[in-house]
Amino acid sequence: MNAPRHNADSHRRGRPPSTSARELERAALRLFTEQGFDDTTVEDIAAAAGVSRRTFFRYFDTKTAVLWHQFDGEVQRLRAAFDAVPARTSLMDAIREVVVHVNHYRAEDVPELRARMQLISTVPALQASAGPHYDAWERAVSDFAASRLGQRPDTLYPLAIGRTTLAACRAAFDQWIATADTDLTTYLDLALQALANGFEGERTGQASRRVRSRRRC
Amino acid sequence: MNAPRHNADSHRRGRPPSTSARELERAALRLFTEQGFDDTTVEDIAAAAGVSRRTFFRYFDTKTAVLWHQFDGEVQRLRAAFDAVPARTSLMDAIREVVVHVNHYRAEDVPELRARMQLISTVPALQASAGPHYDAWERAVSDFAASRLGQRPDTLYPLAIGRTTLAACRAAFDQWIATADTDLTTYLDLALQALANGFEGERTGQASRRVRSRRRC
DNA sequence: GGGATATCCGGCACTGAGTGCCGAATAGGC
DNA sequence: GCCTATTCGGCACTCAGTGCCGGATATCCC
Repeated sequence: MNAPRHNADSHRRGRPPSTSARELERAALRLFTEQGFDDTTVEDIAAAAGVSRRTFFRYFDTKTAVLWHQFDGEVQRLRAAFDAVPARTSLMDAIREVVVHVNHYRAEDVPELRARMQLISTVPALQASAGPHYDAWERAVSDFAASRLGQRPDTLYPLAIGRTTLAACRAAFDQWIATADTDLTTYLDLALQALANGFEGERTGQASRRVRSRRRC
Repeated sequence: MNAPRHNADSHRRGRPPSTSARELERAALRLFTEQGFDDTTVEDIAAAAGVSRRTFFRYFDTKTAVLWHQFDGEVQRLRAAFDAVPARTSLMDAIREVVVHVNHYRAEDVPELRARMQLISTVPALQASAGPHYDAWERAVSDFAASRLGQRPDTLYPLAIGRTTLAACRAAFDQWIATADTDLTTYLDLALQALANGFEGERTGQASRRVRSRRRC
C-alpha cells in the first residue's frame, strides 16, 4: 500500500493528489452496489473518481482492496484500545470489551457499513480476498493475548485466541447483515460471550441468563 | 468444479481423460515448491501434466484451487464422521473427536501435506484464495452444531461454532508447520480443548492437566 | 462393420487485473 | 527562473480466466 502521502500537511513539495483513497472507496462502493462487483471494472471506478486506471492501483493494490480500507483502519483502533484496557480485566473479558467498543458506529455511518459488509459476505471474489486483511486483525488480538499469557504471539494459544475471536465476530457480522433487527454490538457481545464460555449451554439460545463473569467454582 | 467424470467407471461412453485432478495437483505442488507460486504459470502446470492450458481450467476453476483439492475432499469425510458420532457425546467433544479423527494421515502422506500447508500458509495469493474452501469446511461443522442445538445452521451459535472450530484448527496447522516436532493431531486436540474451555487457564501452556469432560459444578 | 452418441481435448480470441516504465504536470524552496 | 519532490497518465506487457467450436476417442446399438 504505497498510496500518496496526503497527511493533511498543507506545505508538501510536489503535485497535490487529485483524489483520495476515501473518494475512490465511495465511488467503488456505489458502483459495486449499483451494477455488481464483476460488472464493474477498475476503469469504471477510476473514471467515477476522475482519475486514470493506473492511478487507482497507486492507491490500492487490488480491485478488492478498495472495500477493505475501513476494515484495515480498524486494526489501528483495535491496538490502541488494547493498550488502554486495565490490567485487572481478565483476558477474554478484555477482548470482548475492546472489540465491542471499537465496533460502535455513528448512526450516519451504518448504511455504508451495511452496504460494504453486504458485499463482502455475498460476492465470492470479495470473500476470497479477505485472508490478508483478516490476518492483520487477528494479529492485533494475538499480540494482546500473548502479552497477557506471557507467550510469543505466534504460539498455539495466542494464535488460536486471535483467530477464534475474529471467527466469532464474523458470525456476528453475518447475523447482523442477515437479520438487520438490532445493533451490531449486541451480536458481537453474544458471540464473544459464547466463545469465552466454550459454547456451553447455547442450547436454549437465551443469552440473557448467561453468567457474565464466570469464575472458578 | 465441472471436472471430467472419472468415477472409476470403466465403461463410460466418450473419450477417456488424458490426466486427472490428482495428477495436475502433484505437478502443481512440485512446480510451486521448486520455482515458487508466482513464477509458475498455469501453462507450466498443464505442460508438466501433458495437457493444454485450457484443459487445466476444466479440472480447476482457478490456479489456486489446485492446492485445495485434498482439503475440499476432507469436507466429505468430515460430514461422514459427524453422521457416525454417537448422540451421547457432547457437542464440543464430538467436534473435537471428529476433527482429530479425520486428520489422521498415513506417514507417507505427511510430506505432501506439509508441503501443501507450507505453501498455503506462506504464499499471499494462496491465503487470499482460502475463503470459499474454508466456508465449506465450516458449514459442515455448523450443520452438525445446528442439529445438536436444534437451531438453523445460519444462526449465530452454529455459525460461530463452525467458524471458531476452523479458526482453532488453523492455529494448530500453523503451529505444526512451524515446529514440526510432533503429530498434527496433538496440536488439533490442544487447540480444540482450549476452544471448548473458553481459553481459560491457558496461562501455563500445560495441557495435560486440563479437565477433559468439564461439567456443571 | 458402421453410424449415432457421449465425453474429453486443443486452439483461438477475447476481457480484464495487475505491473514496469517514462515523461508530463504541478506544487514548494532557493 | 531553476531545482526538486510528488503525483498523474498513458503505453505496453504478462497472465488468469472464459466462450466457442471443431476434432479426437471411446461406447452403444443395429
